[in-house]
Amino acid sequence: MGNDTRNALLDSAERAARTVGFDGFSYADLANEVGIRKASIHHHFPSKANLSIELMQRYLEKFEMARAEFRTNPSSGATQLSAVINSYREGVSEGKSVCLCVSFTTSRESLPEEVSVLVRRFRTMVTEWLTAAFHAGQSDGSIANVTNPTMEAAATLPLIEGAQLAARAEEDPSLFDNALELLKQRLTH
Amino acid sequence: MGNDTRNALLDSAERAARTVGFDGFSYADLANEVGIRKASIHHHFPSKANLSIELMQRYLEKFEMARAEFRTNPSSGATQLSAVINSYREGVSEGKSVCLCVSFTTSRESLPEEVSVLVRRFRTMVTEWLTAAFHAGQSDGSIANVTNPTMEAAATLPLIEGAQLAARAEEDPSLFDNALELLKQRLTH
DNA sequence: AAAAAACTATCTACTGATAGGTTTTGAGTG
DNA sequence: CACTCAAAACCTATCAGTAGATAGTTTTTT
Repeated sequence: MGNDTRNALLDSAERAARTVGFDGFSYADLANEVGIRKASIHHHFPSKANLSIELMQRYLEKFEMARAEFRTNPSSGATQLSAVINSYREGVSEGKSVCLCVSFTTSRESLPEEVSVLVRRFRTMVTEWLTAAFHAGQSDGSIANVTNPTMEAAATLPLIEGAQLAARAEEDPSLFDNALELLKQRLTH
Repeated sequence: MGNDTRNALLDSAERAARTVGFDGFSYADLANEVGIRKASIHHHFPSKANLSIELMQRYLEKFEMARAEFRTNPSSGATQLSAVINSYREGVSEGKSVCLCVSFTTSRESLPEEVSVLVRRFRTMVTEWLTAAFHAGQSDGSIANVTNPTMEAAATLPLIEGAQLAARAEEDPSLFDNALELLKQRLTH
């Protein structure tokens, strides 16, 4: 299984990108953390641009799989909404980390166009999931006061991402929870 | 008035920080845009860390002045909330720019601690303003369905900042408006 | 033995920063 | 008003450090 090093590099790079930004770490840092020489990284990822693409691809696939699971096992709108919120909540480790999508949005200029495409696809996918969740929540009554699922979804993704940012700004995960308190109160499982 | 160059540098740096991030531009870029040599920048800002601090200080003061104006001229909760939203909306030029506060939050690791302190002060100030706005809106009836002004404020700043991020991700300012549509509908002037 | 993986050594480009010299400005003085 | 001179502003030249990347070699794996 020669993918060990490769995965270790991806893991390390993802963690770094989400805490210090994609421009905030170097191949030297990566090499130091994984335990190989920095020149060896190029064997797995010819360029850093290449690494950023594969990073975002993996991230997108992971989230798509999570959604697919909810598609096959139908659940209430509130449950689906909670699932999305929780997956973002997990990313907020000690208030240091943000979604890779957020990280790549801020440093967009120094990334290949392909990453921006993947980021947009990611956002579209999550927004669709949220729309479906609010729609379901409206029908099954598990989310209170839903009148326009599309508008709710358009507000919810920014809210969640902004909440991660807030937690990072103050280095305090509770700010994430505070930001989502109002939304969570509408959930009746 | 020898402050011309200095202000030009601050303006250029702020624009750059908000579009490509603080690590995304160099003294060379700045020099090129302002029309002096990069070594000359050090005469105004000894180090880039220094520049980041002065940038955030100016930004904070600008916002504090905007708030002070609303303190002396009391207005409805909805008007105050709109003022905050609009000031963030202005920052979204062609979906390329985010609040300096957001930019400095993401690249926090490469900035002096003093900047983080100012960012926190900024966030506290805006949150207080929002809390006051929701409180007023609850009393004067200009904002519908307010039951907990503190919780509303804790959600609103992340929502606005996340909306900027969304607009930047898709390079489309209308995403900012979409994200805030639901909130705006609650305003009755 | 061929292919994959990691290595050493080195390169070019660019970063922020410094040293030290030149020009510009502007307030004070005769 | 003209002159002086110091401070402010800007310059050229250069530095040490680090970035990502490449070439070519050795080790490990299969």
